[in-house]
Formats: sequence, C-alpha cells, structure tokens
Amino acid sequence: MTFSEENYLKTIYHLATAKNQEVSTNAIAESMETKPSSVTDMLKKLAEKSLINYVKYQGVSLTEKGNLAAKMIIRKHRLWEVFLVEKLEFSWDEVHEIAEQLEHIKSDKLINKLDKFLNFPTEDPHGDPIPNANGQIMKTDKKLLAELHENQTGICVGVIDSSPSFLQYLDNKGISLGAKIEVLDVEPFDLSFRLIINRTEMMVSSKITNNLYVKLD
Amino acid sequence: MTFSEENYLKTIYHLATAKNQEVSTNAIAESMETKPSSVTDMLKKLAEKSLINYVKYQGVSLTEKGNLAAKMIIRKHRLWEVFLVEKLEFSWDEVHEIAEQLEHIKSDKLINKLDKFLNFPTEDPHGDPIPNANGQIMKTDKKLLAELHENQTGICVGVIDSSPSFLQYLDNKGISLGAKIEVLDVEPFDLSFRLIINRTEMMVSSKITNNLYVKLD
DNA sequence: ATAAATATTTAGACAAAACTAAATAAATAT
DNA sequence: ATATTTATTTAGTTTTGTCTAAATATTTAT
Repeated sequence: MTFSEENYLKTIYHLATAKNQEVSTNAIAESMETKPSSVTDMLKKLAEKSLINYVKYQGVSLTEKGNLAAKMIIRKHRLWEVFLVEKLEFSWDEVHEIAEQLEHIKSDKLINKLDKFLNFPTEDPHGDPIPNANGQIMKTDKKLLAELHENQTGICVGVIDSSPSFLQYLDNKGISLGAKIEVLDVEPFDLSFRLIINRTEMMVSSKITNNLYVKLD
Repeated sequence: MTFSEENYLKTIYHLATAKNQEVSTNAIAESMETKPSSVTDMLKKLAEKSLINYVKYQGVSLTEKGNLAAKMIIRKHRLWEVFLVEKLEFSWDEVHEIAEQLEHIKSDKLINKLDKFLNFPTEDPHGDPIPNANGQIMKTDKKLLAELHENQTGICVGVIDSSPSFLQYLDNKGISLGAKIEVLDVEPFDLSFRLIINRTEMMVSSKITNNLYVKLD
C-alpha cells in the first residue's frame, strides 16, 4: 500500500467515525486539501482493491479489510506519538506532524516491539485510544469536563481540539495529561468553572471545559 | 528532497568512500539494482540541485552540500539502527531494512532528540561510525581480528560483511558487539585462530577473522 | 416541477521516477 | 590505427498521483 492510499484510508476512517455515515468525495477533498477529481481517481483505486465500498455519486464507506487497514495506520500513528512524548520528551503539540511520517513505516515486528517497549499504552498523548494488534479499540469512559458537577474529581485524559494553540494554552496553565482536576463550582451565568488543577486554583471558560476530557475517579 | 534522491546520494557517498574516486553511472546502477539510463536521469537532477559534480561520461562526485546531505542520511540510518537494537531488542541482522525506511523521516529535532535518548552513540550495531549533528565522523582505531597476534586482547566493535547469514553465524557462536576477545594462538597453516570469547574457547577460520573488527584494550 | 446551485465524475495533461531500445562516446584489443 | 566491445546517454513510454476544465448527476430553491 502506498503512502497516498494509506492517507486516504485514514481520512475516510476519521470522517466515517465522526459522522457515522457514508463519506462524500468533497469531504475527503476538503479534509486532505486536495481536489475532488483527485479523490475520485483514488476512490476507484481503493475500491478496486476492496478497501472501500464505492458507488458513483453516493459516497464511500470502508470495507472490513479497509477498516482494519485504517486502524493499523492509526495504531502506528498513536504509538509513535506516545514514543515521541514519553521517551523523546516532545510536547503534545509537536508530535502530530512527525507521527504523520512515522505511521507509514512498514514492519509489523517493529510496531509490536514498539508497543511492548512503551508498555502497551491504550491511549495516545491526546487521550485518543490506540487500537491493539488485532484492531480492537478499548473505549474509555471519559467525559467532557463541562459535564462534571461541583465537587467531582477526575484526571485529565485528553482533548477534542488538538491544535497547537490550544495545546500550548494548556501547557501554559500547567494542564497536562494525568493532571488531577477538582471542580470547585460552576458559574451559572457563563458556565465557567472554578477548578483546582494539581493543587492550583484557577478559572477556565466553557470553551476550555468543552474541549477537555477527564476520567472520573 | 525525495526518497529517491536521498537513496542516490547515499549510494554515491558509499561508493565514493569505498573507491576514493569518481563514481561511474554503471556502478550506481548496479548498486541500486536499477538501469543505467535511470541513473543518468537522476544524476542530471542532482547536478541541477548542486548536490553532485556531474560531467557527461565522466562519472560523478559529491559537492560539499551533497556530501553533508549524504552524511545526514547515514546519521539517521545508523541512529535508528542503534535504537532498534538497544531499545527494541532487534538483532543485528534485522535492522537494516527497517532503518532504510526510517532514515527518510524528516525532522532535525527528532533525530537530535533520538541521538540524546541513545546517549550520543558514535557507532552503530555493526561498528560503523555515526556522523554527529555537524556531519563530523569520529574515526575509530579498530583493527581486523586477523591482524592481531597471540595473547593480544580486545573487544568486538564491528563487522565488514553485514549479511544476515554472517550476523546469524556470529549470534550462534555467541559473538556480539562488545564481546571480549583474547587470541590464544594462530594456526600458521590455514591462519585460523584459537580464541576465548566471553570466557568460551573456540576456533574460528580466517574467513571470520577477516570480517570482524576489534578494538585493542 | 423546473431552474439554479452544488457535488461528482470524466477527459486530457503534467511531473516524478522508472523502463526499453537506439544512438553515441570511451576504452580495449588486435 | 582501426575495429570491437563496453559504458553512457538520448528518445520515447509507463505508472502513480495530481491537476484543470468540461460534462453530468444530484440537491435545493422557487
């Protein structure tokens, strides 16, 4: 499988998972910053290889085979992200670009040894789940911080918005994966939260609480 | 720079270093298992980018720029090999193929952090030197085992022939990088050596002693 | 229900990196 | 010194993945 094919599969997987329905040609083109005509070309090729179900003008979905292939690419991407953050000390916001390259390295043995070296992590540094070697995804019982009530506590396990600017904002505030969070109270007017994070009290807006995942204790 | 350009540069570097003269089109083609006409095409492209000195029918040499670029690729290749052997527990003979892929990952920050993570190694698992971030290569004072005399001792630091079959032979005999070697005596008839390697006495043929590098104590 | 807008596909072209076959230059042998 | 062999380059083709422009299908609005 070529780099390009792998990138298309991954994009289709993400779009299909997010929308939970057939993925349109234009949606793929927009997401990959390419032209719809290029997408059509590639869809034919992927359908030819039985990686997607493709009916002209009707959008696409992944076949079983395509779904597994996509999850293996995502597995590689996320394992490499864990490696970059935990072993090489990159910060959250720097790893995506490099993992985009590393995810295309072909060697099952490599990725399984990496998995072991990292102690079989189940989530990447943004809190997204890592499929195991069989493609199974452990779903976590994480909640949005915005859903918590006063006096509830938990630990930070991920984000929705993983843009560098948001991740850097979190770094500045001292909010990192694994941080202990306690909700002191919620301001009813603007839904901002008063929190204790790692022993420091702070206020955060609803924009933040709607982008941070926590796991309840 | 594309994968293909990088592979050509690397090949030219190795051939130029081995022969210490201009590299011919055919030599490159043979080494890369491609056709001379394909090589000519690429040479024009590399010359256009000032990476090589190319005069029709005269063979090529690397420019300063090309030489540095080649050394950076080799640096990446060898650092990844160290990672694979030391951290992921691959054996000597498995790492080359995977490193061929990893050497093309583009990120200076990545490779320098990897270097630090591995504690700035100066040699890869086959005993070949690793250029530093500036492209400088520390040359080691290694000798061929065949050059040692009776009662001399040293440690195994590398090989010439890095084919899987030779590396596997060494593994079977318990000969690995860092192994202590003591020469007991040399059989004048066939130049075979009687050795103690890691406290075990064994006989090795001159075919072996001519392919193993040792550093004297 | 039809017109207008939007989405998708087709047709044809291009660049990169490879190839084959033919042409040309360089090296070698007689 | 010329003929022959070998090495190298040129010319033209192929495949992959992209593009533009034009054509066609689908959706939306009136």
